[in-house]
Amino acid sequence: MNSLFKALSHPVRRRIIAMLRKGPLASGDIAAAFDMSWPTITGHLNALKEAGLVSPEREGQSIRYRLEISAVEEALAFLMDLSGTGKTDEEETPT
Amino acid sequence: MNSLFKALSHPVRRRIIAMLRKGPLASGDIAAAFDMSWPTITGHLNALKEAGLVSPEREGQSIRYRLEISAVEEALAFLMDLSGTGKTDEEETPT
DNA sequence: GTTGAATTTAGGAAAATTCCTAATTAGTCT
DNA sequence: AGACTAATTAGGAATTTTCCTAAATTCAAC
Repeated sequence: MNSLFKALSHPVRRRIIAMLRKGPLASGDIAAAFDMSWPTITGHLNALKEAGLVSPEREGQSIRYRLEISAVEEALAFLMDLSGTGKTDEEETPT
Repeated sequence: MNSLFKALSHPVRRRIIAMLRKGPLASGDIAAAFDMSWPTITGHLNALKEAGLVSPEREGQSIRYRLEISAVEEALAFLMDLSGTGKTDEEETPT
């Protein structure tokens, strides 16, 4: 859970996640979208993988990364608990 | 938005936020709940304030910090957009 | 098996974060 | 005003993060 929010704390990693909404992308395609070296992007992908936010799978000779919605939902659950949006047991006191 | 997720990335800061769910607390009371120096906690509170997650207000001779739900909801909105929970325009293609 | 393309690992420099102690400020209360 | 309390700022050491270049790995395809 710590690695999850840590992963979400970097703008490049959030942007990578946003890119993957539409479907899996190859490591190289992701790297090409940034003004950084490919190894740097690999590092970010590793952080995302460690957090459970993405998972790699081979596609031909490239490796595609897929967004793992369940991890996003885990973060969502934490925040909903904080905001009351997910209700813990409050709000059902009549008057 | 960057400072928001950055603020959420530290376990102590998330725990502070969780403490504030029930209502505002004095800086000193928050500090007392941790095994760290008070100045360190002040630093974390500053990070949270910078992110808009908390706001200070004077109460007698102490200063109470209040959780700002709207900032939590901002993070929530970002994640919902990622997960589809908040839907962008998808899911309305019949069959 | 060798070649070649895609990707990751290694090693290390620069910058940012975290946390401490000591000193200071801000405000309350007599 | 003066003393006392609550909280913050300053300054700095240890650790972690970020990002680079160069080298190694992994497969697919011939």
